[in-house]
Amino acid sequence: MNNIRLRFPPSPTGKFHIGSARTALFSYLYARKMGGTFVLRLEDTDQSRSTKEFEENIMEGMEWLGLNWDEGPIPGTNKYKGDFAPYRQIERFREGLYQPYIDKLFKEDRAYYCYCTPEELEEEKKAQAEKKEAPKYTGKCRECSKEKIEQYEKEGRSKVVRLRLNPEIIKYKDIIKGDIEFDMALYGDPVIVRSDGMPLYNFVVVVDDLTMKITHVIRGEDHISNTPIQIAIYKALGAGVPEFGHLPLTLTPDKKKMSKRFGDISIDKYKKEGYLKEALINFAALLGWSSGTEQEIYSKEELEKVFSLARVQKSNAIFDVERLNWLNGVWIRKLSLDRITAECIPYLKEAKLINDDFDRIYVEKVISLVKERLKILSEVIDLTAYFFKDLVLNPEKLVFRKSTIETTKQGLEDVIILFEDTPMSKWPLNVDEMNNLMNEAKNMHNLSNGDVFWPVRYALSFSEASPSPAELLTVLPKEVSLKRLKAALKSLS
RNA sequence: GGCCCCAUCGUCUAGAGGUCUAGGACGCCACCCUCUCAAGGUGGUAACACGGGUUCGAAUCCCGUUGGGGCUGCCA
Repeated sequence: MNNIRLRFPPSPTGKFHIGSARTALFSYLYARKMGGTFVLRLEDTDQSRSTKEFEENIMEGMEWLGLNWDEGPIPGTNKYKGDFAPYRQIERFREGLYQPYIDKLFKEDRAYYCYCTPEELEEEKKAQAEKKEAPKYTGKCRECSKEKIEQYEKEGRSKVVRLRLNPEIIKYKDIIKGDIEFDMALYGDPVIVRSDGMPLYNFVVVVDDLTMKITHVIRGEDHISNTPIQIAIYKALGAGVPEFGHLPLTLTPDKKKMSKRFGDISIDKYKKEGYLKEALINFAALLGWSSGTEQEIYSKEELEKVFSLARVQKSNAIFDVERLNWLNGVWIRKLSLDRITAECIPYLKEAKLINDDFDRIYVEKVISLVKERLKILSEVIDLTAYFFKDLVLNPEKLVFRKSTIETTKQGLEDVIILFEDTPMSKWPLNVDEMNNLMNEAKNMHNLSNGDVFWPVRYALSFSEASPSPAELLTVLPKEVSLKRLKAALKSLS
């Protein structure tokens, strides 16, 4: 490993969703591509919104997707791996890791206490709005006299720490967006420590990235306007800045930032519905990145080799579930029968189609018939229920649209005769032999395909859309097939 | 409102001045295959936001307009 270091710093205030997964993925891929280190850091300074449940949800989601971090929390423990532990900001705060940096800012007069009350600030803002000015903190407490401070302290006023911003132009070269510059005169001095003593995001993120030796900050473009403040803090601390790269956002279909509606698109929800991690990774990678070739299907391993930030799109991308569905189907078809069977079993169990002592061989045969018809794993329930139990037979549907009741009955009768004549020892025949047998039945009374194949298929599957009758016959036990065919025949008289 | 980012088919995108009567993929439609569905095959639908420049030549460069998004918190 070289000294290239990237981090993914979620705040555990919501579930892991597609948007944050993509951000994590891009950092992860870049780290892997460059042979660097990928760090997971939990940004939990907002204790009122952070929860253990969300932490677990995020880490489980990342592990499931295979976004393995080299440094960070070890799930299910309070331990960490990596040389810069702890990797939870609340613990870093408790260990006093941020204080020296705050002290340094005070010492160099880059920080000061602000005693303004929320009401005062609100009033200030209102006045600015009336004058059509940009709302920002005016810097009232910047040059507070000793007497004033003493008075405030006597009053027992609470205070925050603000960073003294220089009225300068701050520019940086974004890896993805290019040159960006800000007029800091337009910003008010930001709060870096809350009145309860807890340092705030813009400050801790800088200290952590600095102390964790992060070299590349890859994050969503919703952080672009935070970047100049953070650069100001780096400079005030006398530190060099890392490279910044701001990813275009993943927008919901109504074009809103995803994190504002994460509940709809959380990773665990997609997992539960039956999306494969391969499909989710492939999908997320293609949201804002392309290889420049016409290849669309990528495994994570391939992406680790070909990913580059230079080919990341500048504009926002809208989440399109149709495309995800297609990719999921592609991956279901691409992956091994064994793997897909394993993925399907929980759904079959939940639907009570199988229990704990199910026949794995049989289930695998069943899955083999529906594998290429599956787009989402949960569909396996409806697609295969008739392999495990009888469903409702609708006699009208037994008759093909070009057939009659008479020819349909004849077809079923002839098929039953031929099946019964086939010795159990030869059953099941293979697909070709099954087809031959049904063709033979068809020829007995000069029937058409629809007189034989359709009713057999419907009788066996109780469905108008299913695998071919020959395939069904090779998988269903002979006695079940015969029973269903006879029941179908009977329903027509 | 202010600041910032962005702008190719409905969606994801290729395109880094001439190879663009703009390519691929998803979706949709049609046809083929066919007892059905799916898969597969073939074909089709559909875009350079607008206006000025620069240039012999612009989807590509510049400016403006419009549109979209983000930020504007003692959230991250």
